[in-house]
Amino acid sequence: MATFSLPAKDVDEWNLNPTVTYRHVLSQSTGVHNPLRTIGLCDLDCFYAQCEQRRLGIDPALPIVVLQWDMLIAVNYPAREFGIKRMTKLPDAKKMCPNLVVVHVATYKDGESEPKYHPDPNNKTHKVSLDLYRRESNKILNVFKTTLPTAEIEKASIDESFVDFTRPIQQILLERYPELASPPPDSPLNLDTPLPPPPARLEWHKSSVWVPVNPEAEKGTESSEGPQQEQDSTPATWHDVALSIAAELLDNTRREIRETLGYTTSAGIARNKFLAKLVASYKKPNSQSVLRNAAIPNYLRPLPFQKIRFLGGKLGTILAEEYEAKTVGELLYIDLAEMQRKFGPESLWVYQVFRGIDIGEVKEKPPVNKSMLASKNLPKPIRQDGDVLQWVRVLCSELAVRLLEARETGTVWPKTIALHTKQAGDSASKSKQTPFPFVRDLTGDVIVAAVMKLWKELHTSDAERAANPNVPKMKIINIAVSFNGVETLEQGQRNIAGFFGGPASKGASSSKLIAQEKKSHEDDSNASPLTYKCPTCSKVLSVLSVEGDDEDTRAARLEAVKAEHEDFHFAQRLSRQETIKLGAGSGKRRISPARRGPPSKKRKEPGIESFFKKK
DNA sequence: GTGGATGAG
DNA sequence: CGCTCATCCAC
Repeated sequence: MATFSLPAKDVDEWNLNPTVTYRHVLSQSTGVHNPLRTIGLCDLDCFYAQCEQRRLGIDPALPIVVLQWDMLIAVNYPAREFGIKRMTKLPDAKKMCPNLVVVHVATYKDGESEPKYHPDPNNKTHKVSLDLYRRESNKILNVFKTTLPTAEIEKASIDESFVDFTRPIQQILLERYPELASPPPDSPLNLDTPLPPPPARLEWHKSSVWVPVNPEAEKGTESSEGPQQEQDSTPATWHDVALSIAAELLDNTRREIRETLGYTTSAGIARNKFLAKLVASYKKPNSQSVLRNAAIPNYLRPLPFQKIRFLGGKLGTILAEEYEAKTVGELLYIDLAEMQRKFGPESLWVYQVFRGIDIGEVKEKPPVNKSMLASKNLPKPIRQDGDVLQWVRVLCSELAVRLLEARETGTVWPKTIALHTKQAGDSASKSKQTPFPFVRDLTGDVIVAAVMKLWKELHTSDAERAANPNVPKMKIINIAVSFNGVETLEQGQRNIAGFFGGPASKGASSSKLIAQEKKSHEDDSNASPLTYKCPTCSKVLSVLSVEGDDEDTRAARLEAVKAEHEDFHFAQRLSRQETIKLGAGSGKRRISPARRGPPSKKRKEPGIESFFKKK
C-alpha cells in the first residue's frame, strides 16, 4: 500500500493532533490557538451568472454566460459542459453551444441616473455596473448573519465569506456532551485537563465530501462508501467532531441561501482560513468539502503552491523560480532561516502555510468599504476638455447611486473625492483629490462639479494647449473617480452632519455653510453655549445654527443631541455586559476583553435617514 | 496627498 | 487575459 506516513516530528510541527482541554471548550479567549478552531469559506458558484439567471427567471439548467463587452466574465456550469471557459471568445462559445443564453452586464449611459440592461450597450458610450451583484452579495451576507448569529463572519469578496465556527461549536459541544462543562473534580490541572476521548462512533456529516487521509489507499473503493471506511480507520479527534458540527451548520446556511435566494454555493471547512479556502474548490459546484487535520499532509504535499491565496502572484513566481518547484511538497525541506534570508519577513507566513498553519483571523468587516471607485478604460480616448464631462457624469452618477445605497446601513460620508486619469503611452497615472462636498441633498451634479474642478487642476486647458505648442497632446485612455476614507459617522458626528445646511442651503458647499455659521455666532453675543462635553467620553457635542432658528430651538436641539449620545453610551454598556456574560467562566487568560465579543450593532436612528433624500 | 505595487477573480 | 475593483505603502 503506497500510503505516506509522516514522521512524528512533523506531526508535531504541523500540529496535527493537539491536545484539547476543557478550557478550549469553555473559553472564548483562546482565539487562533484554540485547537477546536474551525473555519468555513463559502463562495457562490459562478456568481454573476447565477445573479443574471435569477434576475431573468431562467431555468438554472440552461447554459448561460455573462458578458462584459465582448468578454465572458462568468460561465455557469451547464455552459461549461459545452467546453466554454472564461477566456472563450463569444463567437466560439456560440458555436460550441448554439442555445447559449448570453447576457451583458448592466451599464450606465450618460444622462441616466441608474444602470440599465440596455439591449445593445456600447463600450464607447456606456460604463459597466456591478450593482446587482453587490446587492445580491449583501443579501447573502445577511443570511449568514441570521443563520449563524454567534459565529464571526468576514465578507472576503463579492462572492466569498469566511465563517469562524468556533463559538457555535463550543455551544453545541456543551449541549451534546454536557460532561464537557467541567473537568472531573479531582483533576489537578483544572481547566487545563485534557478532554476524555471523543465519542467512539462519530457521525461524519453525510452530505459533505471528506477529503481522504490517504488518497492512494482510497483509489478503487472511492465510489461506494470509501470515504466513510477511510475516516473510520483514522480515529476521530475532538477537532473532527468540531468539523462535523461546522459541516452541519454550514449545510443549513447553504440550504437557506438556496431556498430563499436561489443561489448554489461551494464551501470548504478546515482548521484555518487558508485551508478552508483551498478545500472549497475540492468539489464544485453546489457542494461542501471538509479537510480533517489528519488529511492535511497528503492533501497539501502534491498541491501546486501557486494555487494558495497570496501565492498566486509575484511571490509564488519567485519561489517557483528559485527552487524550480511547483508543489508544496518540493519546498518542505527548505528551512525557515534560509527562506527568511532570501525572502524576508513574508517567509514565516509561507513556511507555516506550507505546513497547514495559518493564524489569520476571521474578522468582521465594517458594512461599507473604505473606498469606492468607478473607472472606465476608454476605447475612444479623451482628446479635449469637451470630451471629459460625459464620462465624469457617468462615473459620478454611478458613485452617487452606490453611496446612497451604502446609506441604507448608516450615515456614510467619504472624506475625499479624487479624479484619476491615465495618458496613452504613459504607464503612470495622475490623480488629484479634494475634500468631499459635504452637503445635505447629495446629487450626482454636486459631485460632478467637484470632479470638474479637479480636472482643471490636473490638465492644461484646451485654450492653453492651443496657445502653447510645447504642451503634449491629450490622449486620456483611462478615467476614474473615487471616494476615499468612506466612514459611517458616529453618534455625535451624525447629528452635526444632520444639521449641516438647512432647507435653504440646498446644493451649497460645506465651506460656504461654515462661513455662514461663523458669522451668525459673532452677531449673536448672547448666545447660550452650543456645546456640551460628555463626562463619560469627553467628546464635545455641538449643535450648529440653522438660518432663522432662535436660541431656544438651538438649546432644545442640544438637549436632543445629549439624550441621543447618552443612549449611545447606554447601548455600549449593554453590549459590554453581554461580552462579560459570555466570557464568564472562561478562565483567566483573557488578553484583550474588549476586542472579542459580539460585533457592536450600529444603532438605528429613525428620522435621520430622511435628511438624505433620494433622487 | 500622490502614485505605485500587488492581488483577486 | 482585459477589465474592474480594493488595499497597502513609500515618499
